[in-house]
Amino acid sequence: MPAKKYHHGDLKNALIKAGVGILSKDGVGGLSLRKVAKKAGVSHSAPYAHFADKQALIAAISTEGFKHLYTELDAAVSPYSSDPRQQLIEGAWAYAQFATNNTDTFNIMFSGVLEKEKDYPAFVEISRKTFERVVEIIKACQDAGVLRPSPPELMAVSVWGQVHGIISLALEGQISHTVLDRFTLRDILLFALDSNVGRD
Amino acid sequence: MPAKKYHHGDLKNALIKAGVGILSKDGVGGLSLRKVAKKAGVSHSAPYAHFADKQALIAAISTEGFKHLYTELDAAVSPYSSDPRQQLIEGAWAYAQFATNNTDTFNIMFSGVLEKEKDYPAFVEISRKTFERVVEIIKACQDAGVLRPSPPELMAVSVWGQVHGIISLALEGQISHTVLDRFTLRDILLFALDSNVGRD
DNA sequence: CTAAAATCTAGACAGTGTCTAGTTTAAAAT
DNA sequence: ATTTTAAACTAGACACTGTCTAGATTTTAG
Repeated sequence: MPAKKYHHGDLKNALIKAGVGILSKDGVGGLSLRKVAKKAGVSHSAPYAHFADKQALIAAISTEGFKHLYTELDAAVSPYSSDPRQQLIEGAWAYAQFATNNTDTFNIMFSGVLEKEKDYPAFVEISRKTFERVVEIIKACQDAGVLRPSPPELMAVSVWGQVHGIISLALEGQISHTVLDRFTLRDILLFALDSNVGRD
Repeated sequence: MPAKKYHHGDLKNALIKAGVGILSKDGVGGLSLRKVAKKAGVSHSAPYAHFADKQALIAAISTEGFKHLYTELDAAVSPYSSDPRQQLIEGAWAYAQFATNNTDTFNIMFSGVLEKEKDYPAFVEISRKTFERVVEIIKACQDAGVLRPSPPELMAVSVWGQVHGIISLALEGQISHTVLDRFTLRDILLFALDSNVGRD
């Protein structure tokens, strides 16, 4: 058992970790700097040595969330390097899984909670990188004739937007029961992707 | 100039209106019951005569937002009753316009700020009605052969999800500059809808 | 006209983000 | 090795928040 030291040693990461914990327990509205500090075992003003303000901590949590998302997305897609259509499907499904397993992190990443994303270079970088990974998948699909020719970034926004939108609506409880009673979220995503992929 | 009366007369609506004002000035994070009360010219605890808590006011604002959205959507679509494809396009565009002109209201409606939507029947009702309006458009498109045959509600979720997702990502600043430099939001939406509508 | 209900005010409480001043420790400079 | 400096942390304060209570005022019902 390590005796309590005045200096934590790795408080910054501990705060991010504590933040994720509070977030998934109490939701976005229940996330407070003071709770995070308490959970990390430091005084209520200690976080200010590592984060300029609450937004900065939120940015760090969001950045971590994006890294997590990127990892899961990449892991889901990589096994199908010879089957672009399956990459699309499994990528979308990984996205959905991440969102449903980390609802509040997903919310913090995409729901306007972080107010000035541009101010946080690490956040910008990982979200750029994630988008580029999507573009790669799209390009592979286009090369294989699975998606129609077009500027790949444009197609990426179109397809990503669709997947993102459907999942967001699902999390928000906005998908009608007349649909949810008959189709799973995976069914819905497959149907949606088919619209882009073309009819068989 | 009407002398100040002890009873406001229509405080409930005044609070909702004040709330919308604060929301569009200070954003979701800047919305507080006390500010709203002050703006409406009543004491800080007066709102509790009309709303159980802050969430209830947020629900009312969201409900008002949905009514607004429904009106704009319907108005944009109605003129094209003989051209389902145009209904789709103008409906999507009206949705985009609403979102960009009322960013924070849109956020409150769709970004998990309202935590228990189910508890607010008026909110559930207007969002159901809005979805049904979308389904109508989809049906018209399917009858005209503009959209492929399928359960219309499923197609509605797919198309609505796409439009909603693209707009959400745009508001969130998540659409890459490599895309935004070359395409307007309308271009992107048209491209996305084309994926569903079929190729010409 | 009176009783009850609805509407509003004022005060209090715990919790919040953030600031300042000071304390402890680690790192750097001599 | 010792001193200086900077980093990490604590404690206290402030204004602001949501919400509760008790009481005042006005409207509505019986």
